Amino acid sequence: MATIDDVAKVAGVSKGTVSSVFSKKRPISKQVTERVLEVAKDMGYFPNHVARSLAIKKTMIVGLKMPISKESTMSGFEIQMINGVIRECSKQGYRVLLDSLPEHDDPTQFSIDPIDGVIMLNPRKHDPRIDRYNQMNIPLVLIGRPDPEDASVCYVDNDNTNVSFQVGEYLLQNGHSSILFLNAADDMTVSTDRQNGLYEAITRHGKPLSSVHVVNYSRKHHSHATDYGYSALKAIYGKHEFTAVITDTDRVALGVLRAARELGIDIPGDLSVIALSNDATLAQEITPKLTSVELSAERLGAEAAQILIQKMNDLSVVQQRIIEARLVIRESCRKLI
Amino acid sequence: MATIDDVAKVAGVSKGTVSSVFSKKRPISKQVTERVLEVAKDMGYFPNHVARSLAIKKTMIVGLKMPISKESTMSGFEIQMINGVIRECSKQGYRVLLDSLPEHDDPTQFSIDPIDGVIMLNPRKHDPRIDRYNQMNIPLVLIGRPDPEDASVCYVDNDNTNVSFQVGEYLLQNGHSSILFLNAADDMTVSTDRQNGLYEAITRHGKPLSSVHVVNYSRKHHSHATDYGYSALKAIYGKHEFTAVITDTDRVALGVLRAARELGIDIPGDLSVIALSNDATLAQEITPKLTSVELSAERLGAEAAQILIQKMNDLSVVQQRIIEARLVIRESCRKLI
DNA sequence: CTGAAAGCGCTTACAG
DNA sequence: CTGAAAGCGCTTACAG
Repeated sequence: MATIDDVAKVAGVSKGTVSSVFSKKRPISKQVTERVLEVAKDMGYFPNHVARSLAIKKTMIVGLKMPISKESTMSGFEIQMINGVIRECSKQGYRVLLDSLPEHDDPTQFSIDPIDGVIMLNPRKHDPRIDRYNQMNIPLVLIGRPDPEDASVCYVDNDNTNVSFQVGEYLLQNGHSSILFLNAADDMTVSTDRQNGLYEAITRHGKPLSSVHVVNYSRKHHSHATDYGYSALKAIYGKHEFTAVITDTDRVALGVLRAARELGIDIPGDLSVIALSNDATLAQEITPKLTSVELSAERLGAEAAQILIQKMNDLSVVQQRIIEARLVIRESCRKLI
Repeated sequence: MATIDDVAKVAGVSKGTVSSVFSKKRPISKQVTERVLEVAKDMGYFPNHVARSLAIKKTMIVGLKMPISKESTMSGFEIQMINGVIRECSKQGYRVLLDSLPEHDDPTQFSIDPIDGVIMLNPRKHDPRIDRYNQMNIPLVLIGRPDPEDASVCYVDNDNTNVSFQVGEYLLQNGHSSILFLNAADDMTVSTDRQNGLYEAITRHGKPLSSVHVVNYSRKHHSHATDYGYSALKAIYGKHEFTAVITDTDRVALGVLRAARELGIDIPGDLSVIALSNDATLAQEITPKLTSVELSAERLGAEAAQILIQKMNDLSVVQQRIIEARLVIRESCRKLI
């Protein structure tokens, strides 16, 4: 590959001039510009991004720290979020680096990514990576709330407690007083939030907490989301009594529906289903159409990117945004009263 | 951020030594190693990836050139492919840079990405980017066949012609002799391949090409895949006669199913549906379960990454792999004879 | 086992 | 409007 030096030499100018032609950071006469551009084209010269990054100390790349999942593939929620991140970053001229490399303990192996900032999905409780990014002085925005709460870290999140509170309210008002909750994995802050929200709704209605039977997703026991819904319902139905099931995602609901079909359970006749989900398209295409919560995953991603880009330009920026989620009533839930 | 120089100074060694402690490329005595590591930790030093990349002329990053789609979000096929790419790259220590920046005409704006190689999804006909990467000396692997054929470019692909040939055969053997084909957009090589395959099956059975009515997806007319299936069936049903419909993807089939429900068409009683698809999970959860083609999108992605990594280590590598696809018979198709 | 120094390919004050 | 030179933070022969 031709370098800026080669071009400068052939065009008979200094490399500062070649640099300026490409960066347009200082004016270069029309003649020189044209000559340089022509030579560059002839030689197949393209500015080297890495060298440029080193010189200006910016890469124009945003890192996206994915949850560490070796086997499982991305969920619909994650995908939409990523779409949002990509869209916003592209719009502002940033590239996106997917960081899905496993965590290393060896400090020797821990090299800093070539990024100007990072968006981290689904932080865990007391996530050590938050401190590490701070220490490295890399602007960080979380998608999902930090736990414990920390007023200095940027994040966007749904109000998950409120989401499940609303769902609980809705079910209780419709006469469902025993509920199966197929929640997410228990090491995620979102799981706790949701469980609390649901409990709150139940308590308000003067029902015992035992009205809800909570199950958590486990990577060990379930190969994927749909399988989770399918095998959980099959395992539990008959053992516990419930008239409604709340699922982690629409995919889980899909599994529940299949198990119900096989068990001869009519939905929503015998059992109501609500998905804490996101994929509006899918929910609408399923029969019966799925009553579900619209989480606006794509907006979460886009707004996280927005905040991050702001913060990269002004380190003092701190923003914490709650994206509204809303319950969309469709056909998979019925009134008992 | 502390630099290698700072650490060297404080630890009282040369920066070459610090470098060696981290890269392990030459042996450093235990005492020195420990001292350097301790100082580094105290100072919060992490090797700068960009500077390192410039020095060794490698970034350990693989670029993933996405199709240029401003509005639409990634399809299930793309997502699985990306999953495959990420998985394989992670395994081999590579990061993945999503390149979804719009193409620029301005040569001045065209900077080379900080990548060691690139995987490009869905090349278009006579795709100019192929030459450009060659010119830049960046190893390239396509997912999808180059058109025109070029023995020097690496790619992985399904045998799309054969896939639709098989689907055509299957339908014809089951007595379907008029078919609606909701194909992909017409500027993609895959569309042409599929159409040819289907035509071949029809010709072999001595039927006229008019037995199949081909529609192409259009970004203008359809907001997304499901909508495409939905509105296409609604628009065409009754105007043309057909007993079976082949859809581009499972999402399109979902739209067809919804339209059918609204039109009072029983599937597969009145109309058979086959999806040229990928998402096995989804296909199995839909009622009726979808007869579909398993394209192994994830494998496509993983093998593309594998080939690319080989090629990055040995530029002379040229591989063209066809990933087998197979028709999975489920419930959405019936025999007419 | 360790150090001094050149080099990777850019950018950017500084000077004219 | 343009050039010369230092600097970005690493790696790597070369020498000892």
